[in-house]
Amino acid sequence: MEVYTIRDIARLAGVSVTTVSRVLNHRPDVKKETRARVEATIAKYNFVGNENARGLKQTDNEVIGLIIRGRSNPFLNALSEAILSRAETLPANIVTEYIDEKDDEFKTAFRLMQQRRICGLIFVGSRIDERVGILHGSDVPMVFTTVDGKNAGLPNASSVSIDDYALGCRVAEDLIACGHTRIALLGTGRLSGDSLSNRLDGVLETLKKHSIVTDDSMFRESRFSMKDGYDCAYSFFLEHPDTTAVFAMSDTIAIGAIRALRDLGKSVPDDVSVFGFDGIEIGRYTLPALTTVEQPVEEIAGTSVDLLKDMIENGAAPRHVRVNAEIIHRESVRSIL
Amino acid sequence: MEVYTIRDIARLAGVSVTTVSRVLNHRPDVKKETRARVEATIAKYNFVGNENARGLKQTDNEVIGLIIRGRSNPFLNALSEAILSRAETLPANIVTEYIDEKDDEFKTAFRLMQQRRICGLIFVGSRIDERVGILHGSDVPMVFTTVDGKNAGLPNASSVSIDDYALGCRVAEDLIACGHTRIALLGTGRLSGDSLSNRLDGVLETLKKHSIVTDDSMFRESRFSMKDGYDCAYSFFLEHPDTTAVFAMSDTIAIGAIRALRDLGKSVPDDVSVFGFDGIEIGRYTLPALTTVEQPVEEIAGTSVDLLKDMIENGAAPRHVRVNAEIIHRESVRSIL
DNA sequence: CTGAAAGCGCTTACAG
DNA sequence: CTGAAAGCGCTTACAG
Repeated sequence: MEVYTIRDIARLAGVSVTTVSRVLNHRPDVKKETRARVEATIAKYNFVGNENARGLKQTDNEVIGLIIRGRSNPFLNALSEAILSRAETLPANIVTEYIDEKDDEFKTAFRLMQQRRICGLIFVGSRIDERVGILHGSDVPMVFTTVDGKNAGLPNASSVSIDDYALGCRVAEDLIACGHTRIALLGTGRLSGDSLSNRLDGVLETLKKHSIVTDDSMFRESRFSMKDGYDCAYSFFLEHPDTTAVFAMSDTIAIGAIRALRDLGKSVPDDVSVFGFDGIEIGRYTLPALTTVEQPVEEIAGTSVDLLKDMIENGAAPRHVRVNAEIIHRESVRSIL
Repeated sequence: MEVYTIRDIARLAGVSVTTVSRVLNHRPDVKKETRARVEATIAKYNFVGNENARGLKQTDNEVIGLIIRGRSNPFLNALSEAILSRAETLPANIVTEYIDEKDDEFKTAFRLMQQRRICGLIFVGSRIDERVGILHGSDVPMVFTTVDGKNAGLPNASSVSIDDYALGCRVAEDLIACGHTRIALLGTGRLSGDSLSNRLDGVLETLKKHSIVTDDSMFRESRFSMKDGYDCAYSFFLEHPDTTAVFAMSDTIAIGAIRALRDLGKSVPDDVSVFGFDGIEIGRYTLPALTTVEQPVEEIAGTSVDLLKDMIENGAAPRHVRVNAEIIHRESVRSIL
């Protein structure tokens, strides 16, 4: 398979390399007939420009980095997919970096900025903490999804997120309204002041407000996976068999927990209610279907891409956008009143 | 944030650009002290080479393309993840292209070959058919995963796959041994002679061998998603309520089907048995847990990477490797004898 | 063991 | 509307 260069095309079309480049980049200043001839040649030889050479050009490089932390997380997968699909309208190329939950997304961002001349960056599954320091001094526009980047200290970072604290409150209100007072908390969020800990704080403070004391023993640190949800729920219910509800900080944890309960001879929701979070697709199909908080994936994706586009193309100031999430009542939570 | 070039580093370390390049590429011919000095400078300024410039170099370019067709497919996601993780040992960079199930992976491959100078290619979720023609004449080593590439007509393509036909037979034997004779077939595979149609053929011919007539009405074309599995199963059971078993050609279809059956007032496996395929993680956690064919994801990934590496580095001839898959008996299938 | 120079395939002022 | 030339940041013969 012959790989043609712009020079080949120029020769074959009987024009200069400059002219081919102009056609390739849809510049207006090419005579109609010339353009047609060049386009025909490009089509004939299936010519596709070398991106490496293109990326080496002086000025603006139209590559956007998408860094996804948490490979096998269905929620982040769905979000990434939506972002990718929204980003198709952009003139830029997207470079996707999938990294493990234990990897440092900011180091990856740093590397990406140097490796390719990136004009924008989107983070999926990032947790903002002191590690972000490595990006100080960068002027590449970026947007954080599902976390509030207001306090990241990055003057060129936007963010799109739900109000995790408020949603945490609403979940707790819901569970309390159903008569639950012994509620297990499965997830993570004890540490920093990010969206995950806000989510947990919302739950915790609401319980407190209703005089439901929840000590540390009701919280189990769980990674956001089915396996961890299973393990945590299993060991938790061995110790606290009289618990009537679980707040799983992700749907994956919820799915693992439901299976663990079944293996312990308990039925959901008859014996125990399980409240999920995120609203991943599978939650509609499981038995029982998941009661959960549905993050507006399409809206987060669309807003993120728009924000980034606006920053890149118009030099817009970063913004921190809040979007609405809905509680979806399905089958995994019931009232015990 | 300053972005340094190799020239900056050369100047700062008091050596030539050539020497920095040598250090960067771990060439042996650099004096120990010089190397140390250059390395220190690189570390000090967090220098990372520009990949675009690197990719533009004359000879071998160490970039491998990974083309994944079928974005939200959990099985392909797991496989891709495993490949990515195995590929970390390689000196090459990986460029991942996620494309939709309706997109043409071979056009993507073609573009990738031109865009970046790729030295190898791995396909995930590809179906080999006449579209592969666009790659004729390419001499880039490639490997197909989960499909048998023997008949692709590509002299530089390896493949790693299970014996779909044999597994299809075993699934059918299993179902028949459980007393099922009215078996719905949900999936795809009527057309070409690829792994999916082999899978279906295995089932079909085994049924025939046992004198179980299965006409077209028992087959429903379903995309490999929970939603399609749901819709197909729902409409199917409305028409054929006396069916006692389903062979879902993927676990996602199985999960959708189980939910559809529930919504029709049928229980799995009490009323209907559902046999899945692929062995995705969630199948362990669903209620009922999925009886399925488990594809050896790690082995497929490892073998694929090894094969590609061997072709790239040693010019090894392509091979078509068959790996073993296991039937996992869990809860979704029961004997009705 | 080290460096000067050519060149990878593009884009972009600059000149016409 | 078109083209010749410089240059992006690397690597790689080549020379020493």
